[in-house]
Amino acid sequence: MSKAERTRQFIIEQTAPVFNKQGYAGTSLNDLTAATGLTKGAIYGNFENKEEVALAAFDYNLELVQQPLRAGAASGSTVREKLLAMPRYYRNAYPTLKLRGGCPILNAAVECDDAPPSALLLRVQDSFAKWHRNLMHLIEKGQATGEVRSSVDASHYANLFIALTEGGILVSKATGSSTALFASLNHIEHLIENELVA
Amino acid sequence: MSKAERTRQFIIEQTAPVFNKQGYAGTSLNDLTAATGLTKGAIYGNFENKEEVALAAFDYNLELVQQPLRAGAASGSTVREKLLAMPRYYRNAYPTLKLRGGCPILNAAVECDDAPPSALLLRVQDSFAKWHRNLMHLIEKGQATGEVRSSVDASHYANLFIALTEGGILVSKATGSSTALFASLNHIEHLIENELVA
DNA sequence: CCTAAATTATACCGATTGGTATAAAATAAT
DNA sequence: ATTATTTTATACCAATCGGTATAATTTAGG
Repeated sequence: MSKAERTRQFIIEQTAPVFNKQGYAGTSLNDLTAATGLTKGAIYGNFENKEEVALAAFDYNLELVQQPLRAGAASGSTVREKLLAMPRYYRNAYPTLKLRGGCPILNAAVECDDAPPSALLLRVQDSFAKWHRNLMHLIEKGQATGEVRSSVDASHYANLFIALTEGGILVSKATGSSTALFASLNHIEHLIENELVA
Repeated sequence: MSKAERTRQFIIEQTAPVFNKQGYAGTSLNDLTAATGLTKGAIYGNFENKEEVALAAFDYNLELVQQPLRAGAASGSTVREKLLAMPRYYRNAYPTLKLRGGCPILNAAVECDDAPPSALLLRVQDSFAKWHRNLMHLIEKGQATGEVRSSVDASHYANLFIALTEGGILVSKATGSSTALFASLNHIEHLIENELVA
């Protein structure tokens, strides 16, 4: 790992929470030098421009959320357990997630959903699409094994789980109370136990 | 209504959608002059600074959403009808809401929930608190009249309705498809009909 | 250790930011 | 219609924006 590669990674890790809190357009080069202790020269020696740092920071922020989510789903043996891993993760990780500025998809979505199509918007759309697909396939897998009722609309429940999670994070971040998020997570678990599993 | 009062209102109406789409910090004075066709002199003759325009624009954007919501709730005679007015409004109004940049509370919340406390954050918190209180009181009123089961947790369902609505708007705006929002709205109606009303 | 190459720091660029002082113009009361 | 007042346009300000050229420094291979 060359010096530049280490510096590049260092810049990403140090600036990622700043981008997530202040927004990608709202974070200035001064913020980047302040967060890293480096100068513009060091940053522009490792990145083409500010947008490239922003995109790398988004990818990093996203991975920080998705990696434990994947691990949680993988740890479960039944579809029920794999589904329940998601609300459980958000319940446990919320304090940490909050410190890092909240859900990176949510933040980036609001920032670029009314702007001309951008690389960031593509990442947001891709993230939502994959999240939805993963949940849907998991539910359908449960239906194939008989663990989940065949009558349920997998896509519909995937949409509900995502909206409840993001809406809960939004309200909890803004109000300063985890109550709203926990209500959503409780309801997701309720739906899994009482409407999905046979 | 003096000339200045008319100009002030004109500035608010013309800039409100711009603020809602680009963000309150992300909207420049150039954007304001472009949206109004006026000059800086006219704007600063009617507002103290950019923040005062932004706050007035937020209030305006908020009223544009809340007024038809209040009207919808008032038009219903039963609590069930009053509750159902909310998802019905969002279903009908979404195309228009989308053109104006989406939910102003959602947008403002994401912009200022990681920044130092501001007048905008106070408005966001106040908006969520009032929304939650209105829904809760409506449900409790239904319980008092026997229209809603006394066993339900009014605050819990208020949280769910808000999270589902905001989460649905977020995903639909970002993906460009109303499917996610409509799934949330359908579920809200399902909860009202099957879990709230006796 | 020495040196060539890669990396980082410094100084600067034009453009844009929010804001202001003042001049021009439009309004409104007499 | 005249005039005092209010309202709007113009020209400018310092500060900051993203970005770059180049110099200083550090890294790494021989």
